[in-house]
Amino acid sequence: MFQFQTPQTLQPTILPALFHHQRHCITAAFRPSPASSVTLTISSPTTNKNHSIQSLCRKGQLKQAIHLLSHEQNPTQYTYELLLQSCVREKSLADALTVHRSLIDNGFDQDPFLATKLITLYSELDSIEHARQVFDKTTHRTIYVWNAIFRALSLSGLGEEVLNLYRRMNRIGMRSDRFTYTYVLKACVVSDSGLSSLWAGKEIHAHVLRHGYESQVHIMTTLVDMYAKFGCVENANLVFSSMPVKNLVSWSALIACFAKNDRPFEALRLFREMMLESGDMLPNSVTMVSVLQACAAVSALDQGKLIHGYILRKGLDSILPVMSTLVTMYARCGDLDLGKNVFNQMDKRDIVSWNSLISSYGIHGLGSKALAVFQEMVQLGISPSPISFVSVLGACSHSGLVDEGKILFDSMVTEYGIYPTMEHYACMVDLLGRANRLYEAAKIIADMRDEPGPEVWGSLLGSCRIHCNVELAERASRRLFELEPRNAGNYVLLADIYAEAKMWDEVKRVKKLLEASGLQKVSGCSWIEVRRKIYLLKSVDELNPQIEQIHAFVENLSKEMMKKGYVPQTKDILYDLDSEEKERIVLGHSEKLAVAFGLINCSKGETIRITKNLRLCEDCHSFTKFISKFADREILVRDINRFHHFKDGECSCKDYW
DNA sequence: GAGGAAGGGC
Repeated sequence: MFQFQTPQTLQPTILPALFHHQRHCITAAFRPSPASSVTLTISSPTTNKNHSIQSLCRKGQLKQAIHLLSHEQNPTQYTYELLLQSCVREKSLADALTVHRSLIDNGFDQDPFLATKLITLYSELDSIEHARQVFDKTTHRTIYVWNAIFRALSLSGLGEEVLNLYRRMNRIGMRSDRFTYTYVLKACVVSDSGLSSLWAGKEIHAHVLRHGYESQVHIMTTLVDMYAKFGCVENANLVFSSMPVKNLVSWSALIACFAKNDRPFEALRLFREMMLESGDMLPNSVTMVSVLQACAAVSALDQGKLIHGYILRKGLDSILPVMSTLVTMYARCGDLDLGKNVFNQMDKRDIVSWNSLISSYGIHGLGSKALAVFQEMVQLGISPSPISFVSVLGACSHSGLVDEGKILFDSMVTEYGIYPTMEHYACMVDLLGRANRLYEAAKIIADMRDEPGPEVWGSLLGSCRIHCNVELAERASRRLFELEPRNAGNYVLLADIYAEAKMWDEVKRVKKLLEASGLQKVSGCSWIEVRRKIYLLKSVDELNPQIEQIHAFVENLSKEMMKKGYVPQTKDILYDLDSEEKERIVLGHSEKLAVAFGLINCSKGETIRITKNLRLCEDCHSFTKFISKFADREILVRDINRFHHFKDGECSCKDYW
C-alpha cells in the first residue's frame, strides 16, 4: 500500500489519467484526513484477497465474501461492485448494510459509480430510506446517480418527490439523458397528485421533443403508457402514430391502453392491424393478456378461443398472467366450464389464478362454489390477498349469502391481518343492501374509520334503487353529488328511485340538475356475437337497417307472450306517462332487441349470449325469463355486474340481482 | 463502467 500527501488542488477527475493502470482503485479514493489535508489512499494492484472475495461473490458465497472483506485492507471498487450485486441476489439488507459500512470506511463513500449501485440495491431491497441517504450524501452526482434515485423513488410510488428532484436537477443545469425521461415519465404515473402530474408529464413530453428524442422507442413507448394511465387515449394514440420506429412493446402499450380505457373494440382492431401490418412482429404473452381482456370486455367468445389456440401453439400456456386472464376471459364470455378447465389444467397457480376462479363463480351467481374454492385455497396454505376478499365477498353478495359474507369480512382482520379497504366496505354495503338490510349497510358506513368514498355511497344508492328507499337514497346521493359531481349515473339512480315512488316533482328536479350539469346519461346498449362477428343493438339506431324489423319482431313476440301471461313491468320509467306509453318504451330496450336478433340469427339449440352495458331492468328480466320458456331457448345475459342464465322460464339469479 | 418501455384477479 502506498500512502502520500497530495496537493489540495489535485482534482479527482485527473487522477485516472495519472494512475491509468489502477483506475478501479482510485476514482473515489479521497478521504479527508483528520489534519484536514487530503490523504489519498491507493491500494496496491488488486490483491489476492480481492480476487478471493470476487470469486466468492461469483460463486454466490456472500457470507464468506463478507467475512474475507473484513480482513482486506484495500478492497477495490470492483470488489464492492460484485459484493453489492451479491446482496441484490441474496436479497439481504443486513449484508448490504455491512458492505456499505465497509465501503465508507475504505473511502468509497463519494464514488458516484458505487453510489448508483447502492441506490439501486437499496431500492430492490425496498429500503427507500437508505437509498435516499446515499443520494443525499453523494456530492458529485453524475446523471447515473440522478437516474438511479429517480428510478428508486418511482418504484416506491414517490412520484411527487421525483418530479421535485427533477426540477431541482434542471435548475442546477444537469442535462437529462434518454434514461432520465423514462424514469420521470413513470414518476408522473405513480404520483398521486392527479391532474398536476399529467401536466408535469406533458411538460416532460415537450422536453423530449425539444431535445430530439422522438425516435427513441423506449421514451416514446413510456409516453404512450403515461397518457394511457391518465386515460388520455387520444394523446396516447397521437404519440404512437408519430413514432418513426415502433416495436412489439409500443404496439402492446397502445393495445393495453385501449383495453384498459373501455375501448375494447379498438384494442381488437389494433391487434388485427398489428398482425397484418407487421408480419415479423409476433405477439407475446403481454400482448395476449390485453387482447384477452378486450375479448372478455365484449364477450367475444369465439375470438377468445382463437387466441387461446394461438397461446397453445406458441407455448405461452405456462405463463401465469396469460392463464389467469384466460380463466377470466372464458368466465366473462359466459363459458364458466371452459374457464374451470383452464384453471384445472394449470400446473402451477398463484393467488391471482385462484382469485380469477373465485370471481368467475361469483359473477355467475354461484356463491357457494366461490366460497368452497376460497376454502380449498386456504386449506392448501395459500394466503388470501385483499382481492381474494373482494372476489369472495362479491360472490356472496350476488348470491345473497349475507351471513357467510359477514363472517368472512370479520375474519379478514382477525385471521388474516388484512385491513378492509374502501372496496371491501363497498362489498359489504352491497351485500347487506341487496339483501334489503339497508340500515345495517348504513351502519357499516357510519362505523368506518376512514372517510367513506364514492364507491361505498354508490353501493348504498344502488341498493336503495333495488328496494326503493327514498330516505337513504337522498342521504347517499347528497354525498355522491359532492364526491363525484361528474358521474351522471348517480343522478339517474336517484331519479329512478323517485320515479318508482311516483314523486314526479322530485324526478323533474333531478333531471333538471342533470341537464344543468351538462352530463350525458349513459344510454343502454346490448351486443351479441354471431359467427365471430359482434352486433351492437341500441333502442334508437338510424345506422342499423334491420332495426325496424327487429322492433316489430319484439312487439309481436310481446303480444303473443302477453296472451300467455307476461305482464310488462314499467315502474322504472322516468316519465309520468300512461301505461301503454310506458310499455312501448320498455319494449324498445336494447336487450330485448338483442334477444330478438339472437332468435332470428342463431341456430336452433344454440345458447343466445348477450352482453349489456347497464344493469338488467326489471322488465327485460321478466321478458327474457318468459321467452326462454316460450321459445324454448337458453339465453345467457351478462349485465354490468353479473350473469343471468335464463332457462325454462327461470333465471339463475333466482330474481336476486 | 452502469440504468429504461407494455401485461394477470375486483
